[in-house]
Amino acid sequence: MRLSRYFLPVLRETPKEAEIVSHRLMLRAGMIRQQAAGIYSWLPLGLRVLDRIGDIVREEQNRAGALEILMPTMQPADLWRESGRYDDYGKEMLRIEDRHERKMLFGPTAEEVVTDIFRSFVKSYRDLPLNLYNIQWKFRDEVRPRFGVMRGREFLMKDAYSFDLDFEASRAAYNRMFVAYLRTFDRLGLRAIPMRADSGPIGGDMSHEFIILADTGESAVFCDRAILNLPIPPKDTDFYGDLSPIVSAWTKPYAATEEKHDAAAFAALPEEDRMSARGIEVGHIFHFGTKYSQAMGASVTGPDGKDTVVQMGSYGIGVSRLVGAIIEAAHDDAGIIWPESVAPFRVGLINLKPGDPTTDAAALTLYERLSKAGISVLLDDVEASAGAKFAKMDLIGLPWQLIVGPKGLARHEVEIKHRATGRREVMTPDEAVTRLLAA
RNA sequence: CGGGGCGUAGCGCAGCCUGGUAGCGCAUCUGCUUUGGGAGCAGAGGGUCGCAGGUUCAAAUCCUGCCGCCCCGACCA
Repeated sequence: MRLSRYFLPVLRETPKEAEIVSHRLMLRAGMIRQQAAGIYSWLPLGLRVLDRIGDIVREEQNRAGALEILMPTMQPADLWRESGRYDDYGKEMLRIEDRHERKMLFGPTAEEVVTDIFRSFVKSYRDLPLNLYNIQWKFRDEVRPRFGVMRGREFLMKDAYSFDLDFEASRAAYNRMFVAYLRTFDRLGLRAIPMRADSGPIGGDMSHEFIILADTGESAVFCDRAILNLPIPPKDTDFYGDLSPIVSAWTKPYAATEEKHDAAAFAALPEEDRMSARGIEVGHIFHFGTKYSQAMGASVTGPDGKDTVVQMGSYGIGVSRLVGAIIEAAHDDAGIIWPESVAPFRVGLINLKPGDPTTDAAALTLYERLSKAGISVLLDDVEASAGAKFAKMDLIGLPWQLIVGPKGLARHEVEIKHRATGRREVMTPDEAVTRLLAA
């Protein structure tokens, strides 16, 4: 993409409404535009990141055996009356009436809809296990939206729902999502720590929040340093084998949010292993048994010929929240530092002197060579001072900067800068292409 | 939902107390000169001062009501 043909409205000054760093940087980097409290438009650069995160989430869900569907944002109130939540949910649910005066709502979650889909089509235990997910906009009319996309009212969420014949099978489904989440957050460049969460009336250890560490996180967290060094399950993990050893390894070390903190247990750890930090919740997995399947009549015929109400679980990832969370975890004074896996472009190619034929030709050649090799490149071909170009490129945080100017070219040299480390290296254009292809 | 703050050009702000022709910086546009870490000069455009009432000869400024946004707390993917 050429910057001259792109839409990247960067701000030099910080809008005053933005208090936390990710919100400031998203506004300054031209990623989002606020339309109302907790409601945002996503501009080209922001949308690219959102899509890349969604793609990684999708790949790992698929790998774990979940199947993608797409459920509506608008849902009929009748379904929610069946589950009893239409009255329970309160003012966080945005209620709407259509022209025929039918009660509708903007979905804050989709247990009712997915359960309706399930009961309409699945009648036999032979069709289990089943896990259906979608990545769809949700709306929760928060009392106090804040922190930009980290706590919006409208937000993009991946929500998966598992259906199983019995508790043991449901636990296996839970473990698949648990492992998928470890892999997903790792690929996003984040260290997410599963922390035991309130598991409601079912009991047991079947609810976890996935928390990433960031200085500006909303909640205080306490954990055993050992959890930071646990290995991430590999790509070729057998999701239909026994995953419980992995889950056990990850749930054994101490890890708790402030609400669940057990000061005595924490104090029992050796001092050097105790870690207290701030955290952001980016995922939550939950087994809730037959809460919805019972109320809404989702049952299958079991091997014994009897109707069995299915066991369910739900598994959420805050996709739009992750954009902010990743920035919270990866930035410096100059701007964002995108992990390679979600960067909107891999390389920012800076033409220091647009209009100079030699420099233009060199920049364009590099742009085409890299693009043909499958590397996404943002070519800054706009006339501006060198300092302004560097500042803008640092702000939007692309992993690599490739700097081409007349002075360097006279020596047949270009410069590569690694955004994360700040390391710069001078080399020939050919070497630069080789280096970026290998990086 | 309690407490606090803010709405003046795209962004950041001054002006308001003490009413009298709406300003500054950045950004934008034009021209020239510049060009390796947010360039310089000259010129130009851009405003229902959040909205609605009221007081007054006169309201960005004073009064009343409303709306929007932000922050702290309680609550939450």
